[in-house]
Amino acid sequence: MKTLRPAGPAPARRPRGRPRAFDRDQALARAIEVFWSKGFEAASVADLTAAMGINPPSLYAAFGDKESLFIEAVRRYHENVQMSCPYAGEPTARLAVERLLTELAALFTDRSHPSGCLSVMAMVTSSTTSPRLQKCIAAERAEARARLRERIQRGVKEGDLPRDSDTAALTDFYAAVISGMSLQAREGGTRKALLAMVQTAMRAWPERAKQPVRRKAAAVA
Amino acid sequence: MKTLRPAGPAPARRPRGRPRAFDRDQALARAIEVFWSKGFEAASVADLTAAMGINPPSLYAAFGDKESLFIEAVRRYHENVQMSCPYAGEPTARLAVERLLTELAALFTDRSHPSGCLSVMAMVTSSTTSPRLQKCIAAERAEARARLRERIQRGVKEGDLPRDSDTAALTDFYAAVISGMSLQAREGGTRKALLAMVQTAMRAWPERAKQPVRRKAAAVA
DNA sequence: CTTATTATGTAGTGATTGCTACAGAAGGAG
DNA sequence: CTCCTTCTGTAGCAATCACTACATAATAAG
Repeated sequence: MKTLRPAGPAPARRPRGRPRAFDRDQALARAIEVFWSKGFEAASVADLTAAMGINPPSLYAAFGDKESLFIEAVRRYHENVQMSCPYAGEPTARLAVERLLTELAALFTDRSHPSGCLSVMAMVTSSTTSPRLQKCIAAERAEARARLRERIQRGVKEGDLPRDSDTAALTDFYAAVISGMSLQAREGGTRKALLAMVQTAMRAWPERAKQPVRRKAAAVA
Repeated sequence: MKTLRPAGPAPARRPRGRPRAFDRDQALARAIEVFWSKGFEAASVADLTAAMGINPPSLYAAFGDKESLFIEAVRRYHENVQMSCPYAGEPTARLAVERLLTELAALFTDRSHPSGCLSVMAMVTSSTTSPRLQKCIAAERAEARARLRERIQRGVKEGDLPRDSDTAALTDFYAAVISGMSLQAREGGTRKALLAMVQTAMRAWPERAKQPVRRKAAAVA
């Protein structure tokens, strides 16, 4: 048998017209950097085309419009972060959260790209624009938050958190810490300072009773 | 003796020309609301003049330019928040921080004005603009943060925190929680959710040994 | 009154915004 | 080669941006 076509996503046949002269993924990566450092509104199409090395018509042909490009950028940013930090695999919920926060502290202060978190920038700078953009960003962030909450809930099931833990409140709290770290990084906070904040935040983790409750009473008696 | 001029701030003599037809403080209050909801860049001069009920020349005559107006708005916002929440007067550092966070949770979700924190909006939306604006906002926020840290340090001196507490890390942490609460509020978080976050955050407060250290050893022995 | 000074409303300024019309270039199909 | 399709660069669209020139109105001083 020869060259059986894989069942994969794309037949990937060459289209008919003139081929694109730039790498779409690479251009998107450049756009991510611009949005990451400036947010949505402050990043002009001129900024974007300059960074991407293309002209406006190429941008609009490949990505639709500025809003769609932004949404795609945020989406891929989330994917990238998720791929590079599979915190759910940690053995306990506490270790998972601590790892997530620790890796984000490193990401937010990595000098090879803009500081802080693109998702946070997106949330703030899209809160004044079209409802569509607002909803897309909110949905993207809600999904990331849901993943975090699921990991915490799994921790409750597996017994590394007290059974009556308020997982929603815990999720809200650590999500807020993440947002706070992002802003701190943008204000010039160092990686060391962010890592210290992670340790402080982990002190809020619910105490697992050292012994089961029923034996505690017996010990006192 | 008659009409001895007080040594106070302003002689307040009527100026020579045509009097201003609008209330400057009230106009500034309206500008604060616009910036609060849109940030710096997304708030256009047209938005501002419409909300303030004046025409552009009046705005520029009274406030200089958009940047100066923004700085004055953020400054007064900080003053207002500081006045309405004198948390430093609480008896312990822990109560002071808890009160600050609690009142901010209420402020950020108050429906009589835009949600979240103007200072946080200012920080994010000015990070892409002129260095002057950036520095002014950063200085304003640094001052607020310094006040928080001083209250915590006072707590260490007065013995309601362990003597070796890392006050800088604590300040960073609670400042980040505040920023995170602001973003959460803008994402639609309820007051209840924010108050729950405050309680969670307070669990990270350093444990004060119930008994002095020297007696603890004796008790164990 | 006249004069000086300041504020106001109208109506713009040039620059920048997101976006696109258009002509030509670069490929596949026949 | 000729068609057809798609992409690229130039050049420019209407709308909006922050900001202001200018004539007039309103006050105090003389």
